[in-house]
Amino acid sequence: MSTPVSTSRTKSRDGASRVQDPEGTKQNIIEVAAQEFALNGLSGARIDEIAAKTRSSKRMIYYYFGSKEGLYVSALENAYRQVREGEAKLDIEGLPPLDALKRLVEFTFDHHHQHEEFIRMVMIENIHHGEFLERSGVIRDLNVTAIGSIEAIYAKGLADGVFRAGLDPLEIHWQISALCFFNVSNRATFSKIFGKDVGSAAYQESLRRQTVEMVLRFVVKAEKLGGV
Amino acid sequence: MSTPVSTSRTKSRDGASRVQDPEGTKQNIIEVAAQEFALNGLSGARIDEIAAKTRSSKRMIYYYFGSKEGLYVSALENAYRQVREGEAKLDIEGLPPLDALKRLVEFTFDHHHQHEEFIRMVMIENIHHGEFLERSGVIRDLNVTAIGSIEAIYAKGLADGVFRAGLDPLEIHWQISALCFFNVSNRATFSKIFGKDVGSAAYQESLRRQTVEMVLRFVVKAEKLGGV
DNA sequence: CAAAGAGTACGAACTAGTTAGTACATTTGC
DNA sequence: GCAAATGTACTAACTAGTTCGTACTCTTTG
Repeated sequence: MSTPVSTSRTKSRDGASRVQDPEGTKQNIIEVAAQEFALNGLSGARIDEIAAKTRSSKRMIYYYFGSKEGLYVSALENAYRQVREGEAKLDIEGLPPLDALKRLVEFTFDHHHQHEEFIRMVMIENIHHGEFLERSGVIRDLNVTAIGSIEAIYAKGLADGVFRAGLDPLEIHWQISALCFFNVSNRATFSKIFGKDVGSAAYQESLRRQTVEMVLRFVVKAEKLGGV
Repeated sequence: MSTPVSTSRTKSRDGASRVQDPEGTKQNIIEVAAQEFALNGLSGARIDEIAAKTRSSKRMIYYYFGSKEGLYVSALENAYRQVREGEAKLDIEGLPPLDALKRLVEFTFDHHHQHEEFIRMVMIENIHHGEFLERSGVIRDLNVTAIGSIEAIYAKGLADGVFRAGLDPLEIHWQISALCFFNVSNRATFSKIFGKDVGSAAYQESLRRQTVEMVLRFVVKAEKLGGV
């Protein structure tokens, strides 16, 4: 805002210095847009406001994204892509199922906690009944990955005899998501209604532990629940 | 919508017919506003649209509520009041703690399910970081009631030796809320990402059962978990 | 190898339509 | 008669989207 980039000179792949930088401009716009949409919603965000916070201009937003909704969809896709890339970092290969599940829940809890902007985008998208997610196309990529690790863990846990039978991996995923998502999405009203800062480090620590425990107690056979 | 009230003639308490009906007008405006805000958000809702769907006019909205935000706060308060009144119908006095908890979870699940408009209002309020809830005042009334029944149930369950010790009633409430709230709030994106209608009667039935089971398994001592 | 041409990237100012809020006059019920 | 309730018509500000013109980069051609 107060740092006028004297020239938007950047290095392209071949090393030639250039003033024009399409990819950089696009990315910059998307990042600013994501922030604004996450903060104010689709109708609440202002194109002029987004443009002002950009290194670029309103003209460029329409040049690259066509419309406000087009920009919103791009920002949404970008948010999902980022989060999915983050999820890929979770490494639970080779862990025994009980530990793997524990790590998965902890990871999801932390991951959601760290990506509030993404959570808010999903909230907003749900307010819009998911219509932009639907018309986007990135969704196709997401469904396989997200549910994959739980399916693997659950199958292994069943085979090892530590998990109880008859559960649906998708429902387990649903439960984990619910607990971790709500923790970020409803923090404001929850804190205000109960007059307690649910977002404080101490309370988050406690909620994290309880969340892990709740999932494990649900999935793991009672007699196998040792030092959880 | 297709039933045009020929005259806005309503009966007041004393039975006299009158054209003017301040309370009725106010309530009618609030109900329409709640619908519109829940559907489109604070910035997405249009005062002219709300006015058009009312039996009254835009003039009256400003006459009674002062501003768009004033109307929003009133609609929000009304939503909370309604839901709280609904919650009062839950009767678990005298039930053994395990059954009481089960009923409480089932009730919360169903209640959230049936009040999508309220859920959406809370989502929107969270997008706004709960600032309107804060500046409202109705909150004070809510905190005591909402957490009260869980506290009572948990204390009784502890005394009876069926619940495990060391849990925080507020956290139990948080978990139940998370599971029941998410079920309504994130149905759109969840369904679209996994290509499955999570809102279908069959799936809801299953989720309801799993939710109850999850909470009970978390709270109840392992050896007391008989035919849950 | 320089000049012309073509397509992409970008900026400033403008426009048409929308939207929250208001001024003023009028009706209604006591 | 009088205060509360209500209808009509307006406005000032905002906002998504556009127009027109320019600069930069790469390619083609003589």
